[in-house]
Amino acid sequence: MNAPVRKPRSATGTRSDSVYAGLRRAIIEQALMPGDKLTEDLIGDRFGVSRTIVRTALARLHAEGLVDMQPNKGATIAQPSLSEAQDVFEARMCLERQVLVRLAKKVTDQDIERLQQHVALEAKANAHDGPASIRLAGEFHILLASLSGNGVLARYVDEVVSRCSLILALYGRPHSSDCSISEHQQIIDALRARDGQAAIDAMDHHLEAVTDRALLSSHSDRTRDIRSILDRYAS
Amino acid sequence: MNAPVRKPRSATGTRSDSVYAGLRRAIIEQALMPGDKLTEDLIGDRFGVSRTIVRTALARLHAEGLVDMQPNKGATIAQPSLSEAQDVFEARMCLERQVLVRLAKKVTDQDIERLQQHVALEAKANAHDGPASIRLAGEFHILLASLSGNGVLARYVDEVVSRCSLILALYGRPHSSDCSISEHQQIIDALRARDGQAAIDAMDHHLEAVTDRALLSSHSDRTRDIRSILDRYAS
DNA sequence: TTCGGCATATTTGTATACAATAATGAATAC
DNA sequence: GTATTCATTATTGTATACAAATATGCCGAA
Repeated sequence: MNAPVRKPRSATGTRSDSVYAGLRRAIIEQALMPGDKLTEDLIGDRFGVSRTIVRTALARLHAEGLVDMQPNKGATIAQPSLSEAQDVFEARMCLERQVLVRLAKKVTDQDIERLQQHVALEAKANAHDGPASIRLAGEFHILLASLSGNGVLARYVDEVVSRCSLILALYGRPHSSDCSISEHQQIIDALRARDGQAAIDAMDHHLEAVTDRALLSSHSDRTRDIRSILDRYAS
Repeated sequence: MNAPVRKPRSATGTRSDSVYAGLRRAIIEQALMPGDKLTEDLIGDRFGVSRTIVRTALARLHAEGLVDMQPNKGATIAQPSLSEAQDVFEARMCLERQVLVRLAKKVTDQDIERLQQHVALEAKANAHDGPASIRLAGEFHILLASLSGNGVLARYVDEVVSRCSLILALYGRPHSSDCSISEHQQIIDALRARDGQAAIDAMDHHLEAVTDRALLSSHSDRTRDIRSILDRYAS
């Protein structure tokens, strides 16, 4: 089975792209958790490609901060420290503000329609499909960034939002989305009114709330989890 | 010659890192110009590594926007369009402002000393070593970002600054640095006085000047160079 | 000549082979 | 029983082999 029908060579990196996309989605939906080992052979088997391809995908994920790599020891899902997490949130705030500065000037009715549709999707997935809910919440921000029309901003927002999923997995409540739908709605409403400042304020408020939910919720720094867990058993 | 002494396997990616760093420097110093072909075999020969390694390095440069890759046709030094160039500058402005917001709060005398030393280097290289001058001008901004203490910001600033070198190569005057030393000095002076707003203003002014020098100087959009050149000969 | 088509040579994409390193576990000494 | 050493296994890093695609150049036909 798994007939090895050689596809006629499509676009460069299409294979590694699909491995990349698959792993990325698994990370963002928190199917793969921080610290999980990513063995090249194993991934290659699952995706039906050689280690060469897997390696390319892993290198890319590493560059984006989603996986850690140690020399001769391979790749694991990244475990951002609390300090790195704060850095990510700070950069995210800075970038998303700029996105809204742009959008306030150039957003079209069609753009707003797309955003509104996306929030509808979020509402539908909410509470009944945890993983999809997490992913969609992030994708709202990615959609905003791509509508901004600045590809560089869009790429960076994409990256920091993805890393936020990881941070949430580490420090937040399990399987909770980091975004409330009503907060997304407020941003859309402000954009619809072409009130740039209100949109930025709404985003500020939203991201502060996200940061709080992610970093100040139930758990302390998970890098010490093992130690503190053992403490409980060592007495 | 070139005794193939297998080094005892140091850190992962050390080899591809050195290829990456070499190519990157060549691009930033404008030894390699936009559009130049990057043949894998050729690079591998020069650096004494296999195509596998070269490929990894090229993929990384591609992810950072320094090289373009076309399916089955390989890699070339990137030729950012005017629109991409504007996106890069906008993102850069946004990121470097945030760097200064942070630095205004936390910069130490030692940091300022390092910055001052760097500007001294720039002055020394200025006018007698074109390539180094270009590189050092960019590295001033990268140093600022790294002193900010936010690794995410630092990485993004690094990227956009590098891409600016490329943009300058395409659209600016040949081998001119995009940064004036006096403008760098003004930023340091403002930081030394712990005047955050003045530092940000100086940076705004500086980056606007850089943008002008890069995008509004002698040449128009080079992506149309061939067409317009031919126009002149086709009449 | 000049154009189109075919053969050859380059170059890329992917898989695999092999060496080096790290992880695992068993056997031995104490 | 515990710890230490060594052999075995698993996994990574790099080079190479081969297939697919593209580029190059030659030749003949108009």
